[in-house]
Amino acid sequence: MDTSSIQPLQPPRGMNDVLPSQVAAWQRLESIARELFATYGYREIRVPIVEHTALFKRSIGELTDIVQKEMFTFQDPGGDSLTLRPEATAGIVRAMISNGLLHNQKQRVWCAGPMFRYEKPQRGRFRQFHQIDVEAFGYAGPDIDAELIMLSARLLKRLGIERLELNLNSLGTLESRKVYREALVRYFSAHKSKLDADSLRRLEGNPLRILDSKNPEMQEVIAGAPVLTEYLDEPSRQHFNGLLRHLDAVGIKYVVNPRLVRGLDYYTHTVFEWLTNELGSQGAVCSGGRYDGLVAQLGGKSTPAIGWALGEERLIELIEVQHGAQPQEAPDVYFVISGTQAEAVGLTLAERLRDELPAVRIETHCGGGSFKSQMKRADQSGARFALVLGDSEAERQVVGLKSLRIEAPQVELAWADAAAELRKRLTEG
RNA sequence: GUGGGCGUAGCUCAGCUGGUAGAGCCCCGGAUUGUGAUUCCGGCCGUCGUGGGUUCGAAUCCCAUCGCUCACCCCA
Repeated sequence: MDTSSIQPLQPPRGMNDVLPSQVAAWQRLESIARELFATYGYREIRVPIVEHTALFKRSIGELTDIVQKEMFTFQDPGGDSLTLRPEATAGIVRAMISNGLLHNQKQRVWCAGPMFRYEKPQRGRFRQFHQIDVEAFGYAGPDIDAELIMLSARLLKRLGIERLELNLNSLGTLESRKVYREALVRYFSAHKSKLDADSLRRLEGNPLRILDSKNPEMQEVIAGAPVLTEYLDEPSRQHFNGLLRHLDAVGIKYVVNPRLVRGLDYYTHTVFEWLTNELGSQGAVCSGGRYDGLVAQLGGKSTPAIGWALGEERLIELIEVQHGAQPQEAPDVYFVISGTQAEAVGLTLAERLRDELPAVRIETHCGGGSFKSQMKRADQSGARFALVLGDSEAERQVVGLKSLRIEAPQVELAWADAAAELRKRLTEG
């Protein structure tokens, strides 16, 4: 049924507007990230928001929750099945292969933008959400694992985020993981009577996730299950220990969590998550891992790779929880224009000032109104100064300059002198 | 997909056992005949989420439905 006629106009469920009052926090996050990535030698890549459905099925895994029930999939007018990207890695890997960027080359890239998953929205979980994503291709050793984690740690620190816990684990090679998975299925199948409904379902698709269960009645069976660490081969162990040594050396604290498995099939070796307990139930703020098999699996030349993604909405909310809201950007000058003669020349004067002061933020009052209401607006804008143009000033070709943040007498300036005086006062701090 | 809580003005909310909708904030104007505090006065603002039922009468009771939200699940 069409409910649009009886419901107020709303965005699609789980998709949010970022309002002018919130945008400062987004810009701060994105600009800090962009500057930091450049200092580590990572370059931006931009890829489509839509890809062929098969790309996500083959990379994320047919049996994962994301592919089975969370994708926005549709047919284009030509009959192709396309999907709104539920995560960034698949598209970036595809772009690497499509453009031949991995041919005897290493790549360090980052990407930011919206992702889409058809989930039931709740705190920290939306149908359209935004990630900042970092990937490195062609590096096999644990040094790049360490670099990527150091990069994430520095970014989180620079954003002012506190009290995060870094969880780490190694899944080993695809082969060792496969052997372990079979052992788990054997174990849990032998204890089927003790499994709850969720775990029985996972037994078919993703038995590793049974280890994650929060059901208290499950803890006993889980405690007796085989441990992944015991199935790691020697090279996997060495890789993981190498990573830990690098992290120890720079003093990054971590917790090795053998239960950390991640929900995407392509991960191998290192996986990690930065966790908070200050956002309700969606505690993962940044997470990622190595995916050495994915490039080859998608048809590229076999290339080791690793990456992580952080959730912008979650990070912004966490910053707000810990430090309060980001103040909005204020103009430098609020230009009060009152009276018919003033209105006739006000915009022209403002344009002249902008010619001479290209970096100064001048907000002109449009739409008339009393001096009182315009001054009130000037105050609320957060501007340091008000320029005051009434009919009497317009007649004499002068403009009033009033300091709004400190006690100081209002002065009158000839139009020709206004820009120079403003420049002087604004640089005085 | 499952469960809990909640839908009244742009925002935050009041409205008891049914009697026909209110406050504060915001915004505009005035007191202050051209200047951002406070105070005071006035003004603006409502399909009481939607549909149906009970009733002389429903924001209030009943049913359905939609939406929001939190948790499970999943994950950034």
